[in-house]
Amino acid sequence: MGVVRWEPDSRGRLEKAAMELYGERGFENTTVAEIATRAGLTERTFFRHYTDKREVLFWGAGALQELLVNAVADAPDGASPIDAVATALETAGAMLQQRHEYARQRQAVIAANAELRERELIKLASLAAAIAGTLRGRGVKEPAASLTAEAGIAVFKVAFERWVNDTTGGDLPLVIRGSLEELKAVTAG
Amino acid sequence: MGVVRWEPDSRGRLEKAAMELYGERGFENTTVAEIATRAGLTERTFFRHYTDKREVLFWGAGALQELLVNAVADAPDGASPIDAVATALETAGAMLQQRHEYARQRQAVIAANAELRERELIKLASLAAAIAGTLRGRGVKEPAASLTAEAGIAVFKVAFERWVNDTTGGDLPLVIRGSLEELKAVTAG
DNA sequence: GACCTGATGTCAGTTACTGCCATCACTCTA
DNA sequence: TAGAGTGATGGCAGTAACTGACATCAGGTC
Repeated sequence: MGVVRWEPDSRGRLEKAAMELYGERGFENTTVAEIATRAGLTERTFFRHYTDKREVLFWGAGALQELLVNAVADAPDGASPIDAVATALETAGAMLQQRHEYARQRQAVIAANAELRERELIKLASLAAAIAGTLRGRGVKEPAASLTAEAGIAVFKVAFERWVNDTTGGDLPLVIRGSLEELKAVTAG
Repeated sequence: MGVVRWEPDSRGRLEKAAMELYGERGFENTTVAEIATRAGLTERTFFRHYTDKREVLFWGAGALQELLVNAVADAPDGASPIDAVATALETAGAMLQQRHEYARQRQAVIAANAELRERELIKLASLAAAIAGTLRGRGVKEPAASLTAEAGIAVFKVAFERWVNDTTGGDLPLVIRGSLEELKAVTAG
């Protein structure tokens, strides 16, 4: 028969259903069973695709991390660590730039729930650790590598928050660059 | 009768029991019922004192936050934001300094479990938000306030991690000051 | 055509967490 | 001094997140 056994892209359907339900009635008032049903699947299958109820919103984090790490690794040899990181962040920013509305909705869902914020923070910490590792691979010593990475993530956090709440959808790489300059000004004591 | 109805300090007993069990067999392999039993209480009572299984390790965070906020608020008018934060962090560091061994054990438990690391990160984020708010109260504008606070927390994270894994128990305020200097060097592009 | 594989379903079980009601030493008040 | 709170606890039932074990079955392989 031409009838396929399963609809394709279970992961994507689960993610879409989760975003909708979290947005409509909030993370806490949504059960995994409801998400699975809306996606035409069962609860058990949800947990085969995502390790937990939160992870469904963070599938893209891996790709972002890879992008960032590669961008840092590919920075010219002469670049200072902070500039290597800043340029990488701007590259990632350009990526997110293209889906402002989606980013906005997603961030609203995350901001509304402490558990989701926790998950976001550990993803950012993982990003920082990966960047620090890449910097060490470029010969940067500790604690400079970790501090540069953490500073970069701090800049990104502040810039992203400003950008995502800006309805005019300003230029994210520009906001990132501006935040870095501000950090430099603020630490130049 | 002189016999008291309940032993005093349920909270402290629960915290002690939790630290022991998390340390012995890990966070995941410990049930709340076991913690409560070791403390001579019931599971239900555990959840009256702590909102969840993780929070039992983070009771002190509130006091630390208050200490930091007050220290920032009390900084002399002339102090630059970054110096106000740095001095506050050193004060907090002096506090932790006194319980190096406890801090070490606690950090080992937290580092061994992702859920506990998440909780730690959100406590640090809350710290950063509180510091940023205090800086704004001192007239610092955004995004300088948030960036200064985030940079301060980054410095603290890196310094604390170095100090806590240093068996010689070096001077934490000194490590903090050194990390800040390193951050300044690294951002001075 | 028998066999394997991979994505799914079914089901039972554990455990974190919550709401509701009961208990009872101690305290306050009429 | 009796009786009415109060506050910390226990008991118990219920929800929902997550896990392990086993079954199913379309499609590809040899």
